[in-house]
Amino acid sequence: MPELPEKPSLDGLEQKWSQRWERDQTFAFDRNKTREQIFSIDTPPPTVSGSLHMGSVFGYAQTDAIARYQRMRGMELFYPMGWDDNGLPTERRVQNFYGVRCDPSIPYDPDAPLPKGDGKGEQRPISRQAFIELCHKLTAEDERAFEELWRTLGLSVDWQLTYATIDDRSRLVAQRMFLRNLARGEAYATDAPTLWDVDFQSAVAQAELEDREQQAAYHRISFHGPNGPIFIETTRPELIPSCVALVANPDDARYQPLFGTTVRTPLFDVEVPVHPHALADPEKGSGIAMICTFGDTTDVTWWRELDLPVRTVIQRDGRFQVPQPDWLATGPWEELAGKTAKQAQKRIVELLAESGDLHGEPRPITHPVKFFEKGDRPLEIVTSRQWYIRNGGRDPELRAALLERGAQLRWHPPFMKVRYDHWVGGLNGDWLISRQRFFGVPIPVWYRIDEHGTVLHDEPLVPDEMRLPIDPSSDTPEGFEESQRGQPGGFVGDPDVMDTWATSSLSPQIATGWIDDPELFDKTFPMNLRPQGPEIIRTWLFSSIVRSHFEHDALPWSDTNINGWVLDPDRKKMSKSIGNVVTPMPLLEEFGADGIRYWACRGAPGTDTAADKGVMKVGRRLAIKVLNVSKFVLGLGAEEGAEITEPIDRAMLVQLNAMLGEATAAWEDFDYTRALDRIETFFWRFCDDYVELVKGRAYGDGPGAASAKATLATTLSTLQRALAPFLAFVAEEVWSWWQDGSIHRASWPEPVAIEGDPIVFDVAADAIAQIRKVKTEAKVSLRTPVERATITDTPERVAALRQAASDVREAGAITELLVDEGEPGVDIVLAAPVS
RNA sequence: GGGCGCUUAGCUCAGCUGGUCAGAGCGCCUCCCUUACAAGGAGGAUGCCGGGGGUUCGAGUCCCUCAGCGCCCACCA
Repeated sequence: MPELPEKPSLDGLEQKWSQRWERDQTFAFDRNKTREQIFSIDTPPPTVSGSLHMGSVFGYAQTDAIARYQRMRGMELFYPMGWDDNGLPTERRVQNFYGVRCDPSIPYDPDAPLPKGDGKGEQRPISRQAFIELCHKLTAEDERAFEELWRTLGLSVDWQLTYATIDDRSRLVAQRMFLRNLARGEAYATDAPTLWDVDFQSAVAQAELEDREQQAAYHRISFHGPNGPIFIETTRPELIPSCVALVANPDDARYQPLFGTTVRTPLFDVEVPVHPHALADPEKGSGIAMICTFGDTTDVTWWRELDLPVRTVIQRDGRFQVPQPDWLATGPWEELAGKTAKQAQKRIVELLAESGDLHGEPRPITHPVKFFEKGDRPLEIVTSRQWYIRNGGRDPELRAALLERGAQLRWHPPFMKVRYDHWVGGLNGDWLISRQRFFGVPIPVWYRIDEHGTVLHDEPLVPDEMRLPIDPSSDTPEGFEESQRGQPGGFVGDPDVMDTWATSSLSPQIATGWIDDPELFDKTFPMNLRPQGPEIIRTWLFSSIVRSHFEHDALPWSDTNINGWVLDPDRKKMSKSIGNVVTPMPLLEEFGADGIRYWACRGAPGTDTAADKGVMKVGRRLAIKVLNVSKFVLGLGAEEGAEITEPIDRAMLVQLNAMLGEATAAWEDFDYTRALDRIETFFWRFCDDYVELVKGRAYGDGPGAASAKATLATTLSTLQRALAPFLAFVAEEVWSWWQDGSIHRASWPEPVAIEGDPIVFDVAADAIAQIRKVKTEAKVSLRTPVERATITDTPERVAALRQAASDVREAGAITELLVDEGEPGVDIVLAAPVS
């Protein structure tokens, strides 16, 4: 007889078992297993910037359920955890947390005291090195807090297998892969107009853009043609100094006479040509537009295709340059110099009104404007030298190959693939990976400086692969001395870092030891599963496929599971700005990890799910029921081994087999939601009906007792294991009462070898339900004896019920049970109430 | 402007290939201290399955269309 607790409880199970799992290394990866035995998961490295929210908990709990199922069905799990501590979110958090900002011109002083963490007031400038040290310090603290939360939630990752996207291995992999891409021509640098955030002062990539609806106004402005004014409508009159041409549709009869002629800009009187171009929309504004360098991405297209000059006036800080541009011989430049775009617009509109070139009142509109997704001001476009990786945006063959990769991937749910197809199909340029920031993986190249002091960007100096990772701002290229840095005839390091996606797109290679552990890599790559959120299909998922396609000519994983969005209880999207974000820790404390895991696993892949406490409560109750029924069944002396003789016991096991078949099939399709539904429903039927029906027989020492005990034991064992991927803690607890070893290393239940008529259980359950109903309606205790119960039903059901008559009689406290064929019905005569 | 998803009892959701598919849980109402569980248990009420058209002998289930919500995308004149 196993030792059972007097009063089982969920309290403390998280701590108890997470410590035990750590002590026993229950989830340690065994690298001696063969490739076929290993299931590898490309865990999303959460952004280490602040706190985890319910959306993270949601996705990670689902993945963990999948991991635990795979482990039980015999797979060895390669289940690492990464931290994405690289990049802008960390920089921003450090700035706010410590009240500092990075100023690379300040020399590093290793003895300088660390700033206090109040983050109030003016941001104090510190050196780049000191800034990076603070990034490491802060992320280390966050990572500890994150790990604590994940352990409480019960993620069965192998905590030996952690990585961070800024650590040595990640930098090594990112730089090595970059150099491979460079050598094969997949990475290149070029001077080009680039979307630019004036606050962060960094280029941003297409994948980091978002459109925001903004208030603006059409200003009707006259250009001066030889035969009178030409009216254009623009939302950005301040860019008139940048105007390089006008453009109209080639079919637009109104403007055809102007093509090939020139007009003069208002205020500055600069001569600009008028060109036809198909992209000009006759319906928009006045049908003729000014091309500026650069007001928007259409300007870039026109500029490139019409071969126009560059006349930039907005600097990288978003302000108009101070020196008067040489193409502006006349005009009120001093009125605009040094102003922000917004200030300049205000002034130039006044000037246009004074000169008579503004016609009518500005007409307010709202229109979409491109922003950096983490930025606060509209993006400008500046020309700068940047690094790119080819992604099919400018190459139809590569694009087709990457679309084919997407088709090879198994998507859960399948409809998410459409997002990938649309994104890849709609790319309009290569992937910009360089960032003018500090806390990231440096671009690992240098440039020669010729004897005149000119930097030779076209011939980057690359390090030997064996030297990686390097930092070109402190490491020296082969054949040079550090003293030659920045000198004529010397060298200079590339100042940029890679975008964080350029590193995290390599999470499969980082996690599996692509460079430093080839044996592990062979066994774990390509990986089995990439779980992630839908919003980063265009970034993380796509860029991972790009990198793997180039280097390995393969997908990085066979399957991807895209989780849904977590909505607040009112079905609104949770967001920090609305202030309706629910934090996980209080909920974990209120409902237990199993309650939260249950809630998460009720959310189907790709389906938005409300953070509903009601569902978490149901999960908690389920966990409590597992405790109680396990205690009771084991207390009855449940024991496997005896022959299953009773028809109702056989019926129970036949139904158990059927449920198990459905649940297992669902699991094999990553459909954890359906698996949970089937298992949970069956579990309650087992508790409410089967246990009630047979407990009397099991208590006794009659001939059927052993059969009941064996059936109870088999079913309990099966259900405990079937629930273990979801209710990881309580399943482990009840398993420990009567079994050796962790339930999470036990085998996924197999169907029992048994035959029988499943109806026997159904009719018996129906019969006691009827009897319970009569008693409840008579408002008497369920213990009230039944003097006589007459049950009539179809011949088939009557025959089945007769096989379970003794259990029904005992469970219903029935003195005389009559079963006959006839119209389905019951007639119950209750015993006189005991007064 | 385009795409994808969702819309089923007050709430959260199942309903997979059209024919016991009108369901579950929560909440609500009634009852029961039954020696596994009162942080229980038993029973009950509740829905023109978003609107409108089709297809079919038959439609939450397929087609068209409209509406609302969410997400993703879109060249900002």
